[in-house]
Amino acid sequence: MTETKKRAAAWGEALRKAYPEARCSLHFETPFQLLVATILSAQCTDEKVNQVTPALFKRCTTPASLAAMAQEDLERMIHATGFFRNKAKALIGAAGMIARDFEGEVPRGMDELLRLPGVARKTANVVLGNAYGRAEGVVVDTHVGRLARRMGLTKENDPAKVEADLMRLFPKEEWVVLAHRLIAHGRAVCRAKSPSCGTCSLAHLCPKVGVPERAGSRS
DNA sequence: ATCCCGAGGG
DNA sequence: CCCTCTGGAT
Repeated sequence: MTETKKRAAAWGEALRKAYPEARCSLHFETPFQLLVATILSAQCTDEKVNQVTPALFKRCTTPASLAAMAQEDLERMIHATGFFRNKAKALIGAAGMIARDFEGEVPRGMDELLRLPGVARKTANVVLGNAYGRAEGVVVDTHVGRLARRMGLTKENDPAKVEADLMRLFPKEEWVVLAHRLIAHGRAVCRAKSPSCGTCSLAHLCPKVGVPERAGSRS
């Protein structure tokens, strides 16, 4: 086992103890609902998403019914989540494509999911891992990327490269829960701006504790 | 690299 | 006023 892989295993174990219950915090009951909620979650808190989705899911029970909505009406319903024009257009486009090309069912594979407007690897990984239980990759959002770098598990900045490193370092069965734990830790402790390194229960593993954010990062 | 975009915190 | 929040498309 490589040195980095050993450190990854140590992080995985520590995260499991610190966040045993970590899971998806978006509210959903079907794969389609999770897809919608995940598209809405871009640059927005999951809590805010959970405030707008109940009314939306009540009005649109199928992809076809969402695709048939007037974009203006949809924009009003999701306004609070930000980026509402882009998101409304993506949702209507994705719902229409699912209705027409996939017989009304959210596709179960990465390649198909990536054809949907507003869906890239992050969103596809969320749906595959959390709705279908068939992860093809690791969810890399702003939290996962930041923590993987701080933890010394990658030096990449490109989310796709971070994902490749994490896939190499962790067994497939841990990919879904790993992302949830990193996100939980990233929100509560290892925040972007002022991480609570002083009270962090994982600090003993961390190469960045006490190291100023930018010092020596460029050579 | 830049744009889309609201809401809440410091 | 600044920044950040489970991104994606151009």
